[in-house]
Amino acid sequence: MENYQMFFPCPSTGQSSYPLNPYSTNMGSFNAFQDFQGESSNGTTILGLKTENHVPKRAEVKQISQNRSSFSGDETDQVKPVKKKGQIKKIRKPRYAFQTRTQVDILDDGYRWRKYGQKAVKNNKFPRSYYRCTYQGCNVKKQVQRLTKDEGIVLTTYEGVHTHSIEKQSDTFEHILSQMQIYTPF
DNA sequence: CGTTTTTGACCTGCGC
DNA sequence: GCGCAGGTCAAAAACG
Repeated sequence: MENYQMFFPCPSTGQSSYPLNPYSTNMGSFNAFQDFQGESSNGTTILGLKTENHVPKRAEVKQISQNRSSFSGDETDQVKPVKKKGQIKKIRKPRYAFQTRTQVDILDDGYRWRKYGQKAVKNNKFPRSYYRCTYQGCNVKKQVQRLTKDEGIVLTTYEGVHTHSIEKQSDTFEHILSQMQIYTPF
């Protein structure tokens, strides 16, 4: 169960019920998933999310504090295989994915992000971009990718929880509208 | 000139 | 062990 519920305004009904999710602005129409690693809803994996243990890289042995906002929830949902003796338990932060129908690639969720990578994804003509929250000490990451299947959809995956509040307050109605793509069935 | 983006190299896990 | 795919690093370039 997610101790991390997200509520969003329904673009069609207008029913807004999206109080405390950090991703409250600029939502087009979308769906949210929780850590749908490797889930294939259509034959191909949307995102090949893997579970892994972050290990310090390269010459730099950086101290990576264990910390991380660990969810008092479960990481169980994802370390599916195993549970054997002597296993190194893989700690994996839950990831949350959004499907947003928008023309805009860069969705402004109120946080400041620094791009740290971009990768071509297999079976996808659009690259996936990797961002990290620039707030000091906040290690939230997100990746953004446009679906080949439907170019109108942008898939955003968040990992981690912000340890701070939104610093940018640009939530004027016009601003939100400008980024929102209202979807009509015809 | 400080900050962010770009981009190729590097690392790691996984399947064969 | 090897190759592939995904994820990250970091130096250089671009940007404001």
